[in-house]
Amino acid sequence: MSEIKYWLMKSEPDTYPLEQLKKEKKSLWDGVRNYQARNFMKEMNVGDQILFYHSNAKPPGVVGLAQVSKKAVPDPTQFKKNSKYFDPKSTQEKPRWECVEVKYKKTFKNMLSLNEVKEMKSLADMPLVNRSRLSVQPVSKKQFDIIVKHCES
DNA sequence: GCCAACGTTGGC
DNA sequence: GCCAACGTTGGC
Repeated sequence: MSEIKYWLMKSEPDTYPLEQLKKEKKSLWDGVRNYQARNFMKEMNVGDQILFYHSNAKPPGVVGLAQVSKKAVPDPTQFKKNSKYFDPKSTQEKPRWECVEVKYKKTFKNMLSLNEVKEMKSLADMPLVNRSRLSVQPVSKKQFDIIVKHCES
């Protein structure tokens, strides 16, 4: 099988905070409507590690860990007419959007704010810093380890 | 709430 | 295939 990969996924605390994933244990990561983000989710395998990031928060930053619990499946919200994620151009035969299921792992003792990420040279080339609008992005093992170490010590 | 950056849509 | 118009993201 393939190696474990590392990712960062964003969520707004007003919409879906980490605490809610903790309560629900698992959740479909639905509602992503960006092709690049979708393509990354299609690359994910069960067991891949996820940095959970709170965007539009005060302050924004990495707050915890999740992990992929199911490979990508068609996002059910794209077919629901009354959903804000409904996509009229998507069909059951040819769904446009997919999403993975993620499982709660932990909430960090110390979050790592975006400010701190920007200050750390070793994290300077993260998409988070220079591709700020990408909501699902790959993270190198090195970066992942640096962040986890910072947040747990 | 503002606005810069960026992605998508649709007319041509 | 270009590009203007428009919509969204997300930091501040």
